[in-house]
Amino acid sequence: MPTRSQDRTDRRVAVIKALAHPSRLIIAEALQAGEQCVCDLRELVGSDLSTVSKHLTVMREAGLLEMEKRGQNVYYRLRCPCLLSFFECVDSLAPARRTPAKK
Amino acid sequence: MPTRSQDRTDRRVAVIKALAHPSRLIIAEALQAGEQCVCDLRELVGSDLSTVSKHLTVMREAGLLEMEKRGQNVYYRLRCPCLLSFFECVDSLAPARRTPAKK
DNA sequence: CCTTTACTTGGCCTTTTCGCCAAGTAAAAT
DNA sequence: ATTTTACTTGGCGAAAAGGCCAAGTAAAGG
Repeated sequence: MPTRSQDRTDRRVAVIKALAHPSRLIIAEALQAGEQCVCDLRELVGSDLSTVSKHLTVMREAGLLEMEKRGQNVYYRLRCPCLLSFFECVDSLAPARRTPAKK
Repeated sequence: MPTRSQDRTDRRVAVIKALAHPSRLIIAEALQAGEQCVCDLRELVGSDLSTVSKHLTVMREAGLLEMEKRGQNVYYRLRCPCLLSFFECVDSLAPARRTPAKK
């Protein structure tokens, strides 16, 4: 049986995994500016529509996104107001002075 | 040739991927309280020492961690002061009112 | 009703990631 | 100098993720 803290860890991992792919990260960044329909996101990431749809499902099931069908389009938007500050943090690590693996 | 924004995305993805695994997330959380040596982290996550070592390498190469050898131990610590607020954000998504996949 | 549009889902193959064991290394202890 | 301790690295099989095509669905248009 999973402990409570395992549950929490697993939920956190699901959210983080949902961002841990170039196409999905690009989608998340794009949606910070507001909702978009799948076909726009497809054009943005440049993959097959089915691939984009599956990425969106992963993100939605992790809790990152909401979807809404309006007219003939499906619109996705972020449920998370806090990505920006996280990305700034991530970027601050960028020029990582890597401790070398070997000497 | 990769564009500048692809570079940035790839670096962001590397950092996020380095957190996107239960053992690595547990390690990151533990290190928020301060540095730890590999053997302590091994006990914490409960995997083989070689497995933990490889996780730490992934995190270090992403820029998340610094290592330092002192005495007979190798100590790892976070290079990132900003994980906490992100985790709070992630947790706020937890009871994700999921838009159902099917009706 | 039939067609079109805008997706989603299934299937399948390819690539990547994970985790153990075994072997290698380097510093410390004896 | 040899042994022990605390790791790191190599290798490999198993599991998970990713991506395309093809097929399915549901609402909108004609």
